[in-house]
Amino acid sequence: MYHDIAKDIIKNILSKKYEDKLPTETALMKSYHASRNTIRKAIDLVFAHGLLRRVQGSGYYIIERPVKSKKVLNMSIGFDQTAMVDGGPLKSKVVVFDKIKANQELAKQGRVDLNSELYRIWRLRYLQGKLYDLEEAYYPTSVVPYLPAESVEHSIFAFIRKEYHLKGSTTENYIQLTKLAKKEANLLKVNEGKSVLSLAGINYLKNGIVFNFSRTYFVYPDLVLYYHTMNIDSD
Amino acid sequence: MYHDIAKDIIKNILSKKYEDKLPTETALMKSYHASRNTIRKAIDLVFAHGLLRRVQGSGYYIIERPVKSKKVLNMSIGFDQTAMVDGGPLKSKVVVFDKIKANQELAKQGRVDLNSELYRIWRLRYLQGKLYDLEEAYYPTSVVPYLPAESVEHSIFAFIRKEYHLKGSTTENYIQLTKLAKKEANLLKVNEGKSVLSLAGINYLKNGIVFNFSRTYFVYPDLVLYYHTMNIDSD
DNA sequence: ATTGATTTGTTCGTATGTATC
DNA sequence: GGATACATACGAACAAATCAA
Repeated sequence: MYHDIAKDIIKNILSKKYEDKLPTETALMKSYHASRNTIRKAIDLVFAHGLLRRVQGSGYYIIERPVKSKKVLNMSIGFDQTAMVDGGPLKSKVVVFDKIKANQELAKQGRVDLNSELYRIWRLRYLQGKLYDLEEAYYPTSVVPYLPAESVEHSIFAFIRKEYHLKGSTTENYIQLTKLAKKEANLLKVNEGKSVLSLAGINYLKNGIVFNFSRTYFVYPDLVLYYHTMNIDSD
Repeated sequence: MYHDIAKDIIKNILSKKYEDKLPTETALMKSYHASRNTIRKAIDLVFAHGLLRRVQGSGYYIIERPVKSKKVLNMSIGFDQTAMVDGGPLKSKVVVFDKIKANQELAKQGRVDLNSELYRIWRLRYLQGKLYDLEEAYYPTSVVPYLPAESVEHSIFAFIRKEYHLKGSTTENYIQLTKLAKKEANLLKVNEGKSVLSLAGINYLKNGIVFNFSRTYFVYPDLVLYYHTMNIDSD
């Protein structure tokens, strides 16, 4: 229930339903018919998604993303929603879609068994017609036995959630500077060896099983990745 | 109080006091003499720092950072602790330490007023003798009126916390690929125009005031930035 | 400058649900 | 099926910071 409240609040923030702060906790309690603890758990989630600054005695302030000229990708927001970039949804073009066996490298990358079967989906993605990234995604068939070609064109996560009732829980993310190999460079139509930002992600179900892992190469100019941390104060 | 518990648990994790999982909630309740809610709040914090995977009915599993060959920097952990890199503490060499007035660019970068006074501290940092990064940090003197030269050599955050009792709360972080300007390239002894990972951070106090902002250029080879997100499941 | 009301932060207790073992 | 362990939700009380009269 607090998940739904959080989701609704996030929706309201993104569609600018609130001026600059959230309503007070008491107001939220009334509008969602929930206890204070539940409201606060929901707000914790929204906060963890990097959308709020909280000030005791004052309120919850919405963090307005600055940086006009540049595209900002909020990494604190859930992995399944990274497709929601500022300038609108990403359009994708599937370049590889098949089943393979995990080799040593993939097994290590995705924490899966060697030779286990994987769906492989590589997609070029575009933002407002401009090439944005190349996403190399893998899904163990032990968890996702069937993936229709249609779903691959759109949101694979949405399909999986709907069809298999698999709820994602956490994602480990690794960002690094990568020199593009020939294959990736060709697909992205840039020079081999060019340095780009890449993001490797591993998605775990609530029970700790990997249901997806991927590597994404970003080529969109001046892209900025945003995230949000909280510090532990003591003494 | 749950902050302290969280801090202690994190310390235990990093010093490998727990095999692969945390003790159960009941066990933690006993050892810290706290209620279940308090323990869970502490665990929420540890979790947010990217150190745990939680499995209902089973337990809290410690995420073992893989990747042996590469240096992994955990960005989910608080900003003041990013200096705690795997291979030991960073040693820093101060290259600039003075007071300046915020120009347009800095004011925008740090969300501070134009012409407001700032401490400026630039440091080259080394990991095991090898150049790691260049950190360009700024502290508004309105918040931090005095910064002794000694503190700048070590942990500035520790000094500030001790001296001014300022507790940090949240940090906004922005990662991007940057082409080095001449000044930075010279300090880092690399070619001008070279692309490196850079991290811009803005640190807010609990009351929403910026007490520090910085930009860090990483040059350590094959550095990997790690972070951790949780997804909102609904329906 | 003080007071009082508002608003968020922390902690406890309790009950019930759900996944794992 | 039973025990264990984590997840969700409500209620209540007090602390601490902010804000307005």
